[in-house]
Amino acid sequence: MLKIYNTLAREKQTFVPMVAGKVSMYVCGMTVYDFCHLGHARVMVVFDMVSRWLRASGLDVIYVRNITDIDDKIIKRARENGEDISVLTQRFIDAMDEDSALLGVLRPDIEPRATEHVLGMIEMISTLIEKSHAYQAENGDVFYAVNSFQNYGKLSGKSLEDLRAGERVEVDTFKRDPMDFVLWKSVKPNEPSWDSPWGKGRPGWHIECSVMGACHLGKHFDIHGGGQDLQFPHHENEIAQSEAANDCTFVNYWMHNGFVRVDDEKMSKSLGNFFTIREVLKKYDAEVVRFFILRAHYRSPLNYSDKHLDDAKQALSRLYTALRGIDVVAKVDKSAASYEAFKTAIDDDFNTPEALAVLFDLANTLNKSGDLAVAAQLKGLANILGLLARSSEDFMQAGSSSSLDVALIEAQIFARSEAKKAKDFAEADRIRKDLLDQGIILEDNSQGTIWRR
RNA sequence: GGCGCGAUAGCAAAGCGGUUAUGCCGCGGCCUGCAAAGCCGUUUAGUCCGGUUCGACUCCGGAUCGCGCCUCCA
Repeated sequence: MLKIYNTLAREKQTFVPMVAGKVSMYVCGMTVYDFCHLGHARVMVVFDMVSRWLRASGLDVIYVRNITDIDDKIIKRARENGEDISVLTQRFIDAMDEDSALLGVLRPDIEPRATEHVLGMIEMISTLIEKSHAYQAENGDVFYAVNSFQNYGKLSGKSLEDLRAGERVEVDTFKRDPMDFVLWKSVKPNEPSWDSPWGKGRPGWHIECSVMGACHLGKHFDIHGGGQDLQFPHHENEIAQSEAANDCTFVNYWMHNGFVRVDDEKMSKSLGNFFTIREVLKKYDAEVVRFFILRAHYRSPLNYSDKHLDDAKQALSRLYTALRGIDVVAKVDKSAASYEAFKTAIDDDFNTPEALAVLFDLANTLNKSGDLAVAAQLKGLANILGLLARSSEDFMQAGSSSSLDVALIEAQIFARSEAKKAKDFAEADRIRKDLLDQGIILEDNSQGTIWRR
């Protein structure tokens, strides 16, 4: 029985899909004006894991993750680059696809782009105006009237009074209420625009997710996810728009993943303390990064540092080492105690740290017994999390293009084995030390010598 | 200022009202030409103060500290 922590209820709840056996899930994806950083990696990996587990549990999942390809920052960046907006966004969509593929993130079923749904947004805004939930202001912008929606604040736990009293709410003279947010921005010089009943312009940010969610999953669906920072105002506003326009509940379960931090501070574009995925992948294997992400519970903060990545690499190596030299096909035995433990862990609000502990127990059993069924189970369960999909040799010998050539390593190993045969252990040790200094670890076993990085 | 979250051993990170989490690191042993890997053993816990209880790291209250949201952000 899967339980999910529902932000809306502020507690873990038993997950009951609207339609038995089917799950509709929407996750807020990227605004594509730059490379993805580790915070984005976390969202992608976490919800990839969620969708994999739902599927492994026998559910029929439709997973939608949007792409925001029109927005202030995109316009600004394109202008700075002297680049066409569509060229810029496509470039970063391609980069995102590369990054996520390396991280073992499966493609969502649908990846709608905001620019493909402008008509739908115009329709929804019209409906909101008809129902007096929105109005066009004197400057031409269309705003959502926050006080027209009774439940405004139910997701984030904020009240309008508190929000208005907040020191940081900007005063916009065109708004009826300082908390009103923009649905449609009237066109400005040199900006892309679409025709609308309110003149040329472009959509505000929040409306796209309300429209794309409804278009692909229906007006009411099961799960909506995203980073914690989207809880307010983005998701709060999505609820306000959708429920006011459609007169029905928008989403049953809201999931929010925690931040990636650097030195105990949120990693973010505005703080400038972010590491891009591709930057990190120059130094660390992508699977190590995935493992690092899944090693913490998805709602907890996750501190990034080289030390933690090194630690993750060591830990993942232990699993791969257990499987070294064992040629088995991953196969999950659902009658095994390990499966029960694994399932119990993940069913408890996706407790991947505990699920990983099950894998380490299996590795220990495997090391002791060499039991092929245990090896198959280890691979099988890990595969559900998108881990241990490669051969151990692939993992352990994977290196960057700049690292030592394989042929050279093997030549050295041969030279060392000759030295060993001649009982010249000083020379053998010298070669081993020499390789170690270049990051190559040699291990002798009954079959000969194996190496890893 | 308003709202919310967290505080676990050297580091990272879970569960649990009483029984070994797990991984990395350290230490001892086995194994090895020596190592490495592995196996066995082992040292380090639960911010502080109260309360509930036969018993609390685990529940309740308070304090302290840290973090997040309230503005674009995954």
